[in-house]
Amino acid sequence: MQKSLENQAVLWRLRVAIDAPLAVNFDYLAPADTTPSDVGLRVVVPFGSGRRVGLILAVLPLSGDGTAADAPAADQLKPAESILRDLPPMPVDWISLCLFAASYYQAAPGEALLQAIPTGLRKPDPVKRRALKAVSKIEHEAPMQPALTAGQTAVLDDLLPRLNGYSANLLFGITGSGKTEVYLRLIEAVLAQGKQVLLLVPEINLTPLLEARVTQRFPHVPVVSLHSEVTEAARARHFAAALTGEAHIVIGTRLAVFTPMPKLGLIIIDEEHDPAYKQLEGMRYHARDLAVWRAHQAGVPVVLGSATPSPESWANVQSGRYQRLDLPERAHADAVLPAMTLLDTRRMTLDEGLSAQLLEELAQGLAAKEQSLLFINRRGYAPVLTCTACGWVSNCRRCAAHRVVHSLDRTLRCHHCGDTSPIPRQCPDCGNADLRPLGRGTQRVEESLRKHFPQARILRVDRDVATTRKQWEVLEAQIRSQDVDILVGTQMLAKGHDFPALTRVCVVGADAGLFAADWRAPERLFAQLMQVAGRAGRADRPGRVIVQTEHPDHALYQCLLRHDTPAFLDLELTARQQAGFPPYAAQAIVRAEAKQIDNVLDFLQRIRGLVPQEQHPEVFIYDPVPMRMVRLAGRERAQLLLESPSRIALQNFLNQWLPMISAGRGMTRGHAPGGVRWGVEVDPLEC
DNA sequence: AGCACGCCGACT
DNA sequence: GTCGGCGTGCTC
Repeated sequence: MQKSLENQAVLWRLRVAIDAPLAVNFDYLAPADTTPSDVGLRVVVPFGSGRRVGLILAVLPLSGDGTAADAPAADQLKPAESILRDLPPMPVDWISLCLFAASYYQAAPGEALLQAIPTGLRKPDPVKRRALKAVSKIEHEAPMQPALTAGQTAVLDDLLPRLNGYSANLLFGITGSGKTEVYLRLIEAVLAQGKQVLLLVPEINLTPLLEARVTQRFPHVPVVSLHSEVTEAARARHFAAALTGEAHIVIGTRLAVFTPMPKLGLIIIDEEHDPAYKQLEGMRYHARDLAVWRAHQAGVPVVLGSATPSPESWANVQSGRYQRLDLPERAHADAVLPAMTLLDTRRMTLDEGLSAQLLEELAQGLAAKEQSLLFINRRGYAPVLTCTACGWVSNCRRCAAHRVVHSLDRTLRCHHCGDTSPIPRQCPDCGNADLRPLGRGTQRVEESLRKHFPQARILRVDRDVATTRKQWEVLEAQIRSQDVDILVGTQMLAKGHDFPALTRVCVVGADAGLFAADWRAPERLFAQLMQVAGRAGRADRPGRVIVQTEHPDHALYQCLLRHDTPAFLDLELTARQQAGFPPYAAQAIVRAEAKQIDNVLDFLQRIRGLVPQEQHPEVFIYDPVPMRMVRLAGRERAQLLLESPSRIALQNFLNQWLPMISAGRGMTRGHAPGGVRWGVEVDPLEC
């Protein structure tokens, strides 16, 4: 064949990363049009029985010197099919970011590189690709810039002169202190330099507010968004626009930290403490941590904004790695902090979990025609159904959890695996008809409030009534138009927008977060309470926050009373230091599951002994233990926790140990005898 | 991860 | 007699 004779002009081999959990890259004969500057381009290659899109990591001489000893000989290589030239190559710093993520989080290089590329750009035969441009621009006049507060001015005076180099900055400002305005001024300055801005947000579906403010402020600037609600096709277009430099602002959730941006000038991470920045599937990365690494590598500033910073970031301020910038006052001069009250319920008789004082508070709100919010972070009617005669409880068949009573459709539902069935008329074990719901969730509180305040307009907001963004927008409009007197809701309401008429926030059931098995529960509770408290009171009307508790002396509540976030964070860090928890130790965790817990524990015990303890004195491996929720969706789970005072020592150990567990195979995930599936997570948020 | 090959159970 | 279970091994 004439064609293949021509192709013998190939001079190069392509080293290609493939989207598979394999530690190695694959070499191919380069097509005739290959040049050494094709590194970073996508390439269609034959792989196994099929075809894949891979990424060119290196263009090497076909045989000889530069090639690693274990690389296949030239005559063993298959020819690559074609190099895709519809986009510019991925920048080298983008490749470094992905490879760093892969090595740090113990994933395969190909896995990290290709998960960062939208699936639309990973198909060997693209469905007729529309011109990869078209960044939507809404042309309107830029609004007047609001005057800056003294605090905002001070922060900007500090930051603006430092835009041309790396610095990590924790922007610590209470709700309503005007962090967004600071972001906007920084963005403006970076855009003026002709550079791109990456703005990360935790979950865009409930916080489109920030995106709206950015597009409004910069009506003539191409802005692009990247998150799960953006369609596949649009995601590919937006990604391409960032890569070509056409998009000047990229707004996105955690996955957007991997957006290629050749002219990156600034990274902003809003609500940096939010656990949504942690990816929990595939490569389990933390977008905030990667963003800081990326900023460092790119030599640009990173701004981490929060009213309740993560203890990790707080520790980085204390060690001098991050610079702390405070926004101390509320942006509206007349707005005051809400008055916090703790309601000690130890000596009180409660009606459906609600104290008389709390009901009185809601009655006052009604009388004043102001909105109130009752916050209870538990959905459903009651967390469990029990039999009064024999002690039967509504356990899930597939999980180590109770099934929750839902009153609307009269079902028992497992919140972990989704298993649902009608509420039984009588006890499945003894036939007794007296079944009793224990505890309470939003539905039960809503029901009891309707009894107490039959004339009030009560609206419940939780994931059961606001499943989609559309549904939420309808509810939100209802709240804002003041068609609602009392809101009952979960943390869903804590985020969201401003509700101007809302003056009272009542919290019930918060104590559960104080003594939870998860030692990060208190910090999440504190952030949640601060956030929900921030909903109360606006410009002219002062807010009131009432927290029902049986532990009014608890340090967390005492800090909350004083709006003293720094004190709370200092306490948390002291406790962590004493316990030897992160960030004063590095952790990794191996989780495994199978049908039988014994197989899982055996597997973990075996891999634990793979390297004798005396060979890794700096890394301590705990005993394998069943997970807190042993059974999930019919599979039994256990875990192995690894801890080290040194992050490097832990990394070195993992690099030696993981390949031993299953040589040559996938690193992050694997299979073992007995139907065991396992995976590693570095810097776990739950353990 | 896919996917192929490969050797042991209950069904048309 | 076959469809199919998932164990093991490979992908330049």
